[in-house]
Amino acid sequence: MAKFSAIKQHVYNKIASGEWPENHPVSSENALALQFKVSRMTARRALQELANEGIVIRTKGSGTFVAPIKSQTSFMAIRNIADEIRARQHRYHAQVQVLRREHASDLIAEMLNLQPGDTVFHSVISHYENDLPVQVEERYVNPALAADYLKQNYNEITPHEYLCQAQPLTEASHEIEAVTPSNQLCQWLLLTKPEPCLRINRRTWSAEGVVTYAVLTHPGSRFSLGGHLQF
Amino acid sequence: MAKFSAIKQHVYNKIASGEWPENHPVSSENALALQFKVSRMTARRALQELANEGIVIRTKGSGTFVAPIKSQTSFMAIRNIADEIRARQHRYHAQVQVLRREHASDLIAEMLNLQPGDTVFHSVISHYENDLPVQVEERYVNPALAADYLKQNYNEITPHEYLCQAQPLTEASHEIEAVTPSNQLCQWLLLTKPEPCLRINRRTWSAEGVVTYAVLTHPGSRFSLGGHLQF
DNA sequence: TAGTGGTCTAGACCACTTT
DNA sequence: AAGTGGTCTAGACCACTAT
Repeated sequence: MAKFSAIKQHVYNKIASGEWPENHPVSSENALALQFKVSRMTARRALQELANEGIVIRTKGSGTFVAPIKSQTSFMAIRNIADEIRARQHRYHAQVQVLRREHASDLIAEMLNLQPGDTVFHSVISHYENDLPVQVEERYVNPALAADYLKQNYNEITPHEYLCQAQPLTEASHEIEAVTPSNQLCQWLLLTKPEPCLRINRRTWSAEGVVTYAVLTHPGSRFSLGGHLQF
Repeated sequence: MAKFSAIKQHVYNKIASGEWPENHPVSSENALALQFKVSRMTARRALQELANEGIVIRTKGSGTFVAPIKSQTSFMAIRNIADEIRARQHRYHAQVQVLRREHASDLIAEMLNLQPGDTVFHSVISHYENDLPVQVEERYVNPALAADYLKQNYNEITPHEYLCQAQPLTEASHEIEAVTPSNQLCQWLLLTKPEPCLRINRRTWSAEGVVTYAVLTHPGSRFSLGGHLQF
């Protein structure tokens, strides 16, 4: 692993574990350079990337600090809901609702570049923040590119994490919309009445083709997606 | 201006002018370093930031290339709804619902870094794609930073376009959520029944402070937000 | 083999904030 | 005055791509 990556991981762990709460000072560039025996430029790169991701905030002359939770919800949520929840210092757990082989519908076949009726892997997992589901992840996977997908224990690793290591992911496209959840989704989300939900439809590629199509549904009352742009 | 910024601007101008179309090779790090008489690390930083912004794509061993347009479109919709609609070759028009001076509520004052009761400019504009509204733009503006805001004709220029030229915008933060629209919003959106709506809350800064706070509401049935990520 | 981007070093000067 | 982040230099070695 690259040195700057190791430093990022170190800082990230401090935050995720709760040892460094919101607004807590992060070791300075010089301190990290000493500690990890690297040049200041390398330590700097680690902090700079964390700042770009919205994990920390840097102020000239003052220092680097753990970002307020509201600023941290950038694209991490799109990438890894479990880390996102843990970084907020909340309890995370998953509940596997569906995990099986299926035959591809027309829509799924098109999304995965397969033929209708071809075998696909299908999972549905509820992701809990404390004791409420904040996301239902419906996922379809191309079996050719992740043969062991059904054998994983998704209480310990998220599908996204597994797929990242099974197939180096190169790009993703996503579409964000507002929808009314189906009755089935209301059950999985523990919603007694339907409420507007934020939905992210995402297709993810590796060098060998479409790996997975995911439909992520979040209750509007429990979730928002933040971001930051510099012009 | 910092040297790496000047190089970014140079590359950006080549692309915006059309001189370097999609997939056209961008000068290499070494070439830019020579041309601008800077070290390779500085030229590298310029290209790296352009890559982070999705403007160019870099491939190890091969080179740097102008990104395909699809990768650049992600945040266009957030920036300028009129251009987005016209790019789809649909008819666009705006309807101004509200355009006046008001006293800031507690929330608006906080968002604009003003005191409650201070004067703010307030506009509400419906944006039509063909003959249906796809966005209601509720916007609050800091009068100190855009004194002529109320004098513009928003059938000919969007508030965002006007603000861009009145104050160079430097950054924006936004939050995306799913909501149930109020009765007033249903009227503005020509919705007979409430339906889930996608909402974008955005604060925009210039060098002099918060310029504007905007609440953009889109009917779920008529709008989705697309994006593209490269890992 | 030559060129490219990815990583890294060991310095330097500056503007800024805190004490 | 001391510490911080922001910028920059002039090298270096590596893995990868194209020829």
